Amino acid sequence: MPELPEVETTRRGIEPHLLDRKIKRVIVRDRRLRWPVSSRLAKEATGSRVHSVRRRAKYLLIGTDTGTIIIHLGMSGSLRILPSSTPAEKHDHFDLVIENNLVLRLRDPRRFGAVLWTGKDPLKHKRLAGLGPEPLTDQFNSNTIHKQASGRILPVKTFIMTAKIVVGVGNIYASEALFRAGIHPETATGKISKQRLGRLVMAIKSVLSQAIEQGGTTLKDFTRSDGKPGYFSQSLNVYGREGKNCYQCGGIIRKLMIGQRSTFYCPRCQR
DNA sequence: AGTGCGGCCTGTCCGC
DNA sequence: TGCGGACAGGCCGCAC
Repeated sequence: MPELPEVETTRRGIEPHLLDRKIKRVIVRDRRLRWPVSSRLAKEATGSRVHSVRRRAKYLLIGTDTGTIIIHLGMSGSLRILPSSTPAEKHDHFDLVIENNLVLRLRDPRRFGAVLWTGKDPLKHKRLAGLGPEPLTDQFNSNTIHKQASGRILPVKTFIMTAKIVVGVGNIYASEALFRAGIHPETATGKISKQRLGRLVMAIKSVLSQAIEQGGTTLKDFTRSDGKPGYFSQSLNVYGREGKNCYQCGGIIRKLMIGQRSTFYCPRCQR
């Protein structure tokens, strides 16, 4: 269940091992991911050199001379850098064998993840073309969000989890950001004042950037990590805390379902 | 167009 | 101890 901070931490972890290295071999053990792994990938990526490791939303973009490998970790995916002699285990579906006898290995038990290939501009790829702004850029701000919120009746939690509005806000950080902003998750989006939407924008930025910062502390262990970034030690204020006391007011944290997703909030701090 | 929801997938946990 | 069912959730795609 990597959210954006975990994906960014992964990007930073793998980048130094991949940059300017040649892809010696592509191993696809199971092509049955979210979408079938294209056979073109191995043909066209083998022998090419990595020139960039970028991120767009929760997609990792490994740019090479001949095209781009687009990786999504889905719910249960993780990437590790390992000695290429390391035996693959169950759920290790995909390898990029690179120079220096290293391998970038994708493990994904639930296979919600994806490995795509494109020879063109990856940002124009079908999966990426329609995405909204990155949350940590100025493109995501109270002006644009206020316009998009106008007249909308859907719960604000669903709104901020919509990729057209802003990318990278998953179920956990959606609850956390709404707590920080003091907004009840079921509030109809169009009924929230511009000022409060501005608070929400800032809350999303701060919760995500703090999580990325915390991820940095685990980064040094990346190559020998167990591949489970987890949810860093960042203290979650509401997520998973149903029935416990709110750190802010002492009230009881509640859980409800919004769009078939569990949602946690403090009824006293969030209105 | 906006909204709501089913489906994909497997490991883990719970109750019987 | 074994087993079935619920749950976790990102994101697509369908139906209204």
